[in-house]
Amino acid sequence: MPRAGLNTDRVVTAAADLADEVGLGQLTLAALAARLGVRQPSLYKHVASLDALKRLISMRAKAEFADVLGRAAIGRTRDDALVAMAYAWRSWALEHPGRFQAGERGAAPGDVEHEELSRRTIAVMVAVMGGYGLDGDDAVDAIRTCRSALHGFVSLEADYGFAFPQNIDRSFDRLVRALVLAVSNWTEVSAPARPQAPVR
Amino acid sequence: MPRAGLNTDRVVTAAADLADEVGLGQLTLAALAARLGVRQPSLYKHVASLDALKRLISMRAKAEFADVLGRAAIGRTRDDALVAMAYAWRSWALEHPGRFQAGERGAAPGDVEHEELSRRTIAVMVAVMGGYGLDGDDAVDAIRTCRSALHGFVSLEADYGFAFPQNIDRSFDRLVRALVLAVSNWTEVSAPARPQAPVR
DNA sequence: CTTTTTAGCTATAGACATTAGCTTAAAGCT
DNA sequence: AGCTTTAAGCTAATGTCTATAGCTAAAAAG
Repeated sequence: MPRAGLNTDRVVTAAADLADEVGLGQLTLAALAARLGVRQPSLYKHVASLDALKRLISMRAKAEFADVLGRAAIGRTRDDALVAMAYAWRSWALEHPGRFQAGERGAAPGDVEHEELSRRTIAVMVAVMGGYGLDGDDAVDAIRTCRSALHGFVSLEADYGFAFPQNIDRSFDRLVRALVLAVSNWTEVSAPARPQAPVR
Repeated sequence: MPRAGLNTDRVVTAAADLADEVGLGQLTLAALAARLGVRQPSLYKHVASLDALKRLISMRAKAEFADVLGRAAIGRTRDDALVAMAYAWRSWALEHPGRFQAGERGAAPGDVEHEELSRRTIAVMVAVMGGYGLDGDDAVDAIRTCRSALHGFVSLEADYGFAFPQNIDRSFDRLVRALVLAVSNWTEVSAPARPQAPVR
């Protein structure tokens, strides 16, 4: 009988697609093997373990995601870039819930190959913050703030964390505006004085 | 031989504690039974399934969390309340990672008992936003923005999502300031003025 | 002190991940 | 072409975990 012609890349792609359909938690080697027309133990020729497979999905997801973000931000600056990036973030995550969930997983300490991919997303954000004149600690803090807000919104949305589904788009719009306000007034935010003054 | 004297409440408490120690994903009925000095199938006398147990942990977590938030906010208004709530949020989540992760899970549609507990947290935030004069859609949007940012920051932090561990406290401080800035200038944020780029 | 309830037990089935070892399709070489 | 080597995919088997069925005896009820 002819062979299935698998390799690690095809296995990871199929696994990521399956995770997008059924959720990362429901991804099993049994189901993946069935989809690939192969017996379950055969997958071990291409992947060391289920955990290793999830790491590969995470890395794949990060690469694809960084690409999407980069494309959204390119040719734009400041608010335009930030807003475009935010909307691309949300669309991608909602379209690829399994990949997104896999990407949440940080690189294990010392996993340089994985860490490098994590940095790709950050690199896009560094560029956007650079457009606002932010660098060093300010850029790190602003990036973490934006990542947290966008990541949090999307995971809550994907997990049905928002009770009323109807106005989620408007809420996201406001979230993005809040980020724009914060980033474009970052000196105010990062000032060590407590009381906040009204803006503009 | 004497009985172990279990009931659903004790099982859920032990499960939540175990989840805090080993992570929600590593919570197994086998390990839980061992910790309670009981054979694995005995747990089914108190809990319908592993999934049902996780739902109960989620509900327990939400109740405790709402309590903590409420205590932090009480007797404070505006920025003081928001800042206190934010710091309480982060501490609780980092101290109770398993409960926190369980709490991320939204109530299943139609699960009124669970939904009621989800609302308890929201109620605290509604009160805080009320202090800023926000209500209706504005309050909903501001709450979702704050939840997203705080939830996102803490889950990224717990998942080693931030590459450099050293300055996380400062970043959180900036995040909170950014939220304070946004909420105290919410009319600016919610103004439909600036054109938003449609993405994709 | 008898009857009823039920907490916890043993035994067992079924889904998965994972390992060991075999077979044979395909790739490489002469 | 034919011969050799590599490795893809297979069957068989083990261990872990969720879950069900049915038994036993400890506690509660009368």
